[in-house]
Amino acid sequence: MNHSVLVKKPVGDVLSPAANAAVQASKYAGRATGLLPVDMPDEPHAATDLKLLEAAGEVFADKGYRAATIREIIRRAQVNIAAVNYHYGDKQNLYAAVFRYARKCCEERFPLPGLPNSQSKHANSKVPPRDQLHFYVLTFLNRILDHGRPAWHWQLMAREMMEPTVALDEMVAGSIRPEFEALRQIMQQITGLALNDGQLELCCCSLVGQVLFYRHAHAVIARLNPEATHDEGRIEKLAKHITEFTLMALDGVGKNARFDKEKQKLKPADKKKTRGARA
Amino acid sequence: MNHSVLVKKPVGDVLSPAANAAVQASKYAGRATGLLPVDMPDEPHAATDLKLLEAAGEVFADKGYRAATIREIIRRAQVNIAAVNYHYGDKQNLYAAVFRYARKCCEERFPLPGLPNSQSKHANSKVPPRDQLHFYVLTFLNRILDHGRPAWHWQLMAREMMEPTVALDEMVAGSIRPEFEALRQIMQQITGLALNDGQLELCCCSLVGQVLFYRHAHAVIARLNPEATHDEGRIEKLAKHITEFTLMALDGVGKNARFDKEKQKLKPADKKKTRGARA
DNA sequence: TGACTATTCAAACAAGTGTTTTAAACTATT
DNA sequence: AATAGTTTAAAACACTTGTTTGAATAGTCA
Repeated sequence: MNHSVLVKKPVGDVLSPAANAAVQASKYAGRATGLLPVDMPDEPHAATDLKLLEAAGEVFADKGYRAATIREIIRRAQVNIAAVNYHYGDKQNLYAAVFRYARKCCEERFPLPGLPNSQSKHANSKVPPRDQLHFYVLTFLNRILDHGRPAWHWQLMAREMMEPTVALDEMVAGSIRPEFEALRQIMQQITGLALNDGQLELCCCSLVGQVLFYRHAHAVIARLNPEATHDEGRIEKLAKHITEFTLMALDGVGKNARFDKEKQKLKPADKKKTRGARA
Repeated sequence: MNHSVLVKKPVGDVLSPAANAAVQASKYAGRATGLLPVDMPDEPHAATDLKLLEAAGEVFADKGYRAATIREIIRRAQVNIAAVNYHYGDKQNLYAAVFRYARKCCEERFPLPGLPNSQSKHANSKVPPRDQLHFYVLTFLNRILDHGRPAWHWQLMAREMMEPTVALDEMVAGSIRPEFEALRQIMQQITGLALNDGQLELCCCSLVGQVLFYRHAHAVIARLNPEATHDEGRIEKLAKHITEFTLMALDGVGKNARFDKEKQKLKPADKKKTRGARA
């Protein structure tokens, strides 16, 4: 880290604080996304910056950006407090680095077909769209309900979703938008030409909402039905339900839409008064 | 407020801090739930405690408990900083009072039929269950997407849902559980005897998830499709879609369940291998 | 009016925050 | 061994936080 003299020098000496921060930001922007040393964190001799990344991830996911304190992070990482300044400049930069790291880990661990970082067995074209949907839901659920080491990855994302910082824009552009688009294409294939763009988008939201519910409302679910959360194979059951629920809905909604189109074609001047709820 | 001597006296003098806090908690526990003076907040001569309640509601909803600062609250309420201690003891107590106040306002503004605070036109028995569901969804959406003065009421709830404090337990017991139960009964009427308890609960979650999505993921939606959030009559459109989507799904899922039951009756020793996704 | 209470005010307090500094050690490469 | 890059240590910085204090004010009732 040959630029450390910049950091170590008193700010305002050669650079204004803002300029210095900018230098650090650009310097640390590419960190922790490319390299990944051989020894993983929690190992005895893990690199300080990686230990920081892991510990910061946990704490940020737990407490949120504001409530997370540097002192707890460095305590959990068992490094000196000056290491934060040395490796990442400041708290914001550390948070940004954690966020990039989290996204990368998440996408590596549960890749989605038809997207960058694919590597998936699903070739996106051979698999029938209904099975693609099932796989999409399952992957999505796995990501957000994962209990393992990188459990905090999607906790961070969920938090960012509710209380956006600047990191959200990067996340939407890099992950959410392409994944949402992939979902739309799957649904497009399932419903054929029955639905217009707006209807299709609403259906996508209905699916994503069903999935995200189990993360966002986890605390409530645990209170309403405590034993449900400890169920083995829960994720698979949830995926099966959500997929079936959505497929049935898509069939019905598509049928309704075709029916409405037909009716409108027969009576073009008629007032469109189709109730959403029909027996 | 005749007990203020207790507050004003240095803590630890006659009471331990914990005991003192307990006294204050019990003292302030019933506040702002019973009385409601005639002059509403934002009025020139509104009572200080009510101004505090309103301002605190906004700030807590905006920033969350931790990030909300007393100084911003009292600045927005235009009262002295000592008023917090005087009227509510401390920040936690203020938060608790705000929460009770929020729940009360929310339930008064958008009452749900078949529950305490009903007063609704729907008599719960005459209305067909499919219309009950539509009304339930509409009310729910109105609550969580309300833009008016009490907009922060459900923002607070949503935040509490994601990051629970002690207030969540009271909220689950007092609001969420009975409202979830009401939803379950509506769905029960719609599906008849087709679904067992677990399946019914999953369907309820699917509906609630669809609705809550538009609050929890609001920031993401605004970035994915900015113009959609400013749509007039958006809530009604969303309610219509979610209701139709769910009703179609319920019909399909119910039909599948009946089909499975039938098949199982015919071949009792057979392995249950019914795919969730069926064309 | 005068005594008394409730309320408000500006100021300060103690604790915790992110950040920086200075110095000394350690490590790996040349 | 020399050097540069890293890490640690302890302390201090400037700032914000929730909370408290004691006096000043407004309001009420005898």
